[in-house]
Amino acid sequence: MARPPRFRQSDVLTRAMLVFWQNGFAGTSVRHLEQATGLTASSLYNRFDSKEALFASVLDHYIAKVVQWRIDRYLRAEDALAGLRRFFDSTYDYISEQRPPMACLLANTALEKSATDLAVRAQLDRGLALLEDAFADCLQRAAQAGQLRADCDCRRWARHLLLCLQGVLVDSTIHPDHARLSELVDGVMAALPIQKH
Amino acid sequence: MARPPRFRQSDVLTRAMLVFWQNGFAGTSVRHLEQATGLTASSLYNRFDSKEALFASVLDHYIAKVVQWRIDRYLRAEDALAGLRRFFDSTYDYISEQRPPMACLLANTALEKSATDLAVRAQLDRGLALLEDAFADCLQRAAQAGQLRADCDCRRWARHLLLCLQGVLVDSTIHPDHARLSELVDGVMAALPIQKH
DNA sequence: TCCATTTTGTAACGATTGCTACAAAATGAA
DNA sequence: TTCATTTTGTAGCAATCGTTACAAAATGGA
Repeated sequence: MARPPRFRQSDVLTRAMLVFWQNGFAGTSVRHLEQATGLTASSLYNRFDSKEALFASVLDHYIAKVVQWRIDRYLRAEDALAGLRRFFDSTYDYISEQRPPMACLLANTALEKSATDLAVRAQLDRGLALLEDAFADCLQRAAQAGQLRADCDCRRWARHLLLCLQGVLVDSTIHPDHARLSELVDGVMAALPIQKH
Repeated sequence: MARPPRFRQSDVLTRAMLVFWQNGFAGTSVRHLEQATGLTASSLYNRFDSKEALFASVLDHYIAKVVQWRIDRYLRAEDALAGLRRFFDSTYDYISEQRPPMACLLANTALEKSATDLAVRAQLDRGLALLEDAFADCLQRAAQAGQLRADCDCRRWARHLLLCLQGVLVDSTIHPDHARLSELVDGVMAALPIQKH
């Protein structure tokens, strides 16, 4: 019926995602996206309407792939608290001394773009709600397993953890140091209403 | 001896600061800076060598004025914990529903630029160290006043508070809601090792 | 007054920005 | 084969980017 595209949409989004993730929206040029995706500008504009629209698709892609993958990988572990701890520790994989730190596309976008762009803010809200729910589930399971106090308000602590996560991302970008991160996460975990035995 | 400048350097830095604060480094053009400062590009380039150098001066200005002012205003109060609480609450003045949210120039810059630019990262480090020390002093006074447990590790809790502050800034940018912020700060304060009576 | 010095305004530089017009290429249906 | 349809590559659009050359303007010292 029509000429087939040379690339899968998912691959294009992944490659564009990495560029936006490292350089931000304003810091990323269409030329840069061409190089990263291997597509020409005309192909990009054929599939996505604008740089802005591509970014919106990239944000959805990030939530569906990166955020959801990290939730499934860490926050569904049998030992809920251990999984939570590993979730926080694993942020170092994204913010290491080697690569340019890629804290989190949601947090980056929040501080760069959400001020004016309400559609973007709604997307970020959705991504963070996913995380908040996963945290709440995780804490609920920890409470039922006797790791946390039974009267623990999981929803409020989930929001607190979300806050701490975003703080960890900013702090670790300035101090990409594994030992420092580990100590910070110690503090976050210690603040939880642990059940004393 | 020479023609006098029409503007005070401090005023120029303050006006440029507001622009960078709202739009980020990449999102701010020299034309935009001309309009905000009332200077022409030639005057700006006469005093500062480049957009990058101007931004570096703006970062120092932000630390000296905004950060230091907030420390002096809130973290030196007689009732240390109450001052700390008001410090966190006051972040809402910068992230309200009315204006475009201006979370914090340090946090914004961390996620936008510190990845590659090591000189900028050093400046941010200095700014955050100022805050961390102020938090530590504040907690120390709270401990001596019997508000916190005597064995409280003030330095580590100061780092934790710094983390929470950065988290509050990101979260409140996405959710510029006073009630939500207030609840989050409740959580942050409740996590501190309060002295039970 | 003339000079040395710095700031200012005008005008523009080459490069890059996001984006698009247009035709060739590649498919399945007829 | 012919056609309708979509993707691709080439080339380039107007606008804006950070930056600069240059001369006029404004001062204090000589």
